[in-house]
Amino acid sequence: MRIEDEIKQKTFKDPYNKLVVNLLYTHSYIVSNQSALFKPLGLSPEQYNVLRILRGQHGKPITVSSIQERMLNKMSNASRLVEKLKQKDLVLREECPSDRRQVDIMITAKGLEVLEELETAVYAFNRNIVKLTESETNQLNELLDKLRG
Amino acid sequence: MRIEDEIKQKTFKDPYNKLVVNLLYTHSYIVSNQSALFKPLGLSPEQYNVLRILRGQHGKPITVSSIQERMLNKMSNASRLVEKLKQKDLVLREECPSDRRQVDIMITAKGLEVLEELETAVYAFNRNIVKLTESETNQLNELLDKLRG
DNA sequence: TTGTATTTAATGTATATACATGCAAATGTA
DNA sequence: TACATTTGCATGTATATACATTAAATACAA
Repeated sequence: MRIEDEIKQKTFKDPYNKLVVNLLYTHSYIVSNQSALFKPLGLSPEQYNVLRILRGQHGKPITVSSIQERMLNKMSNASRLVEKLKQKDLVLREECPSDRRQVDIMITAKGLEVLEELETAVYAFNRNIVKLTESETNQLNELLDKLRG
Repeated sequence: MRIEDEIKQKTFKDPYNKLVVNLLYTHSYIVSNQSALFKPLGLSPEQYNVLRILRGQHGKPITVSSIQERMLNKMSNASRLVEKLKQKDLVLREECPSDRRQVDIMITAKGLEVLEELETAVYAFNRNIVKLTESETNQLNELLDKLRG
């Protein structure tokens, strides 16, 4: 459905302005559907994302600031997200020996389990929420990459 | 820059999963840059959006629930947003005569002023944040519309 | 070395959001 | 009419987020 009809706005200043609105709206479409997915396991989407970052380390610890850099939402607070995950025993946190300012974070076995439990559902959700062919999806990925410059 | 490099993730399950991540990431790219724009005037992006919805009514009042329907972020609370705008004298709120459950909302002259003040900056921001040609931008708009089905 | 600046993470605080609940008005039904 | 249901909005509450500040460790320059 055209964004103009979705939000009942007849015209936009130009395609660029329309695009920003379209992106914000499409984001909302995705995240509002996502909530049903994450809620049962008591994780937020961004907590799930941090677990994925940690698993991608394959056992190698990573600092809080490196997690922050890789997070999808740059504004959210890696330190507090890690604290939430630690409370659920999904991550370990220990002082970095080479630099005592830093804190090494690692995913636990339980964290890996929760991640796997969620992952199949997330994959299926992502597949279904996007009503595009594979070729269109590839095209969209390329345009988004280019958009950010 | 490729999303893989931005978040240092080598591969994705499939293009659809990559796309959802790419959308979340691109959203964050936009909104984190947006904050500098809105902060000086003490409005949030969603408050700005509500003012635009109200102006689009051309004097015709609109109810809180109709505002909610048109908002970009379906999860946020129109009632509280309107209250914030009212505190700044940017909107009027009065009981709907035909149905006393409903509340008619209208933008004030001051609201229109603030909107115009912001708008030029928002247009320029949107134009600059999107590093695409006009033709690519149109293409991206179409793909996003199709994505949502 | 000493003092200053920078980096890293945690925390304080105000606001925003998600979600549930409450309440009043309207609607539907017997 | 009486009474249950639905609708529209406001609000309570817990959590999340944005942004600033703090505290500790390190780097760096005089």
